[in-house]
Amino acid sequence: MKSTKTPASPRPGTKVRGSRTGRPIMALLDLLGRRWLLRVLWELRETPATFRDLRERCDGVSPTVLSGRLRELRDAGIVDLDESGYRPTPHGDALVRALGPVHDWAVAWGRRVRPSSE
Amino acid sequence: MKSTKTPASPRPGTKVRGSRTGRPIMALLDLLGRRWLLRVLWELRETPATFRDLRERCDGVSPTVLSGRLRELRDAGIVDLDESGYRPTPHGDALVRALGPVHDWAVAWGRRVRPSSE
DNA sequence: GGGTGTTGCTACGGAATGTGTAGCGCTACG
DNA sequence: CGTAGCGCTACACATTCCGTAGCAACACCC
Repeated sequence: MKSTKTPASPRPGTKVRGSRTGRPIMALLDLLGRRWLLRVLWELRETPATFRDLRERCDGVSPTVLSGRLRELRDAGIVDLDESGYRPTPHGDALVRALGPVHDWAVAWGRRVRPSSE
Repeated sequence: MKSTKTPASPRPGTKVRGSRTGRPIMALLDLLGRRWLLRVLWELRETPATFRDLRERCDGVSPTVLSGRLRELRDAGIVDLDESGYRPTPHGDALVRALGPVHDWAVAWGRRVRPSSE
């Protein structure tokens, strides 16, 4: 019970960390709350990327974690791997678009805290 | 240097975990990627809650983590504590609303994976 | 047969973070 | 006084993450 640990990707209907209701939002909140996952998804929002490319985009995240997060994202049907590299699936693309308002909020947040940053 | 550790809440313009650009979206992605944080924010979306109440809503999250997350959320100006308990600030409320499309996506996700869940 | 370069991805040890139980100091009510 | 609520912390243990190194497979070129 060390290397081949089952990553236990949260999915709707399964018992996720911190919730046994199986409600989809809980599974998603658990999934998105894992370190680097939102960042990885964000970096894939426009162009596909290879594993190493993605690592650089994410400021050198360790391959251990990146590998785990990509597996979770693939298990959830959010990203996929083809010849062009990792890229969001159509469903994943919808999720990225759903994050648009969150990005807008972040920009407004930046303006409040430190005017004139992007 | 053990108990009074500075939690280092990510803020726009400051160097956050995994990014030195200081772009607001990076700070937010770091903040939201911390365990339980999204869940805590979600549980506060409608009604305020006391510390212990919030702990139960979050399936008994440990007070250590809840305390840390609430501090980060307060430092970020997202939640506040008054006589009625913890509640989102107006800015925090805007963030919660920005998460609306994400919730919708989660519901659709649940329908795909396991039809007839919420 | 080299070499040199990609690719995705794993092993390992140490550091950081999260978990769970107990309990503090405080305020109120009776 | 006792009891109950509050926010929150201490402490020891478990899990997760990080950073470096490196593997196996594939390609290209000589």
